[in-house]
Amino acid sequence: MATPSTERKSRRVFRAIADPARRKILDRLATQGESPALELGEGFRSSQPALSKHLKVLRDAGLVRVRREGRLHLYALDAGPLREVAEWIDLYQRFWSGRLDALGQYLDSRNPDEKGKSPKETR
Amino acid sequence: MATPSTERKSRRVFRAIADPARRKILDRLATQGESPALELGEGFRSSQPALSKHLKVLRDAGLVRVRREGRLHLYALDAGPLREVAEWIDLYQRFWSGRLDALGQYLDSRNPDEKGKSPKETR
DNA sequence: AAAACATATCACCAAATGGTTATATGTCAA
DNA sequence: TTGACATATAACCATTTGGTGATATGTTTT
Repeated sequence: MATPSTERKSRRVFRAIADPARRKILDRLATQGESPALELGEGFRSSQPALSKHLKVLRDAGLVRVRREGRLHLYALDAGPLREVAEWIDLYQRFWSGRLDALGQYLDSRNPDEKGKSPKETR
Repeated sequence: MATPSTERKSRRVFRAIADPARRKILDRLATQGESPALELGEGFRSSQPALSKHLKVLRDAGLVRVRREGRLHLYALDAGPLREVAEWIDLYQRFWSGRLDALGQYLDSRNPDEKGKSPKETR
């Protein structure tokens, strides 16, 4: 169970990877390694400030780190925070190896009397 | 490499799981199985229409399916679409077992002449 | 020093997001 | 039927998001 502060950071990570442009940036960093900012924007049709903002989101989520070398800002992947996402997803792995597990569990965990009827008290 | 149509669906999935309330709904479905809509909203402080909207997002992402039984709409998890997310994340697993791989790859894949200098042509 | 380059940030805008209060629809209970 | 219940949808609103052009900052080149 993640601590509350981890919770907050975790949110930023989920938000960060929700955008395709940012996923593309991460993918690029993963395959080609440390790269200057401008190079990371080549994939998608967008202005330099837009790219810069995406990079900020990724920075705030802890998914990338920067190192300055002359006038270049070299970005590198920090996949660490993705681990939490991976762990969350892992909880669902069992569902796509046998989808009917969900039903089995349902029948197990729910009181049979309630099953087809109205919940005794919803509030 | 996902087909373009898969791509579009994939976006909806990433967006859907970006919201903590929706993740909570999925978690609830995973642990307690098929449940009526109202029950899924118990976790978070929010109105019924808000819940209904979240459920719609999840439906559109293909992450849940509904079955009507009397006046109840019974929601069940469909974790299938999460698989794509899991596969995407898997590409990053190697980075958190040995974080320096990224640097090694960088030195490999980039032209050494370019390394510390300005990229010959960014555009 | 001046010009070019790489990047971030500012000010602004349109669209999307998430929430709210009605309200509509369908089902069960009296 | 009439009323309560479960859910969705409509209409609306505030906030967030992602994009843009302008500009500031720092670095390298000339």
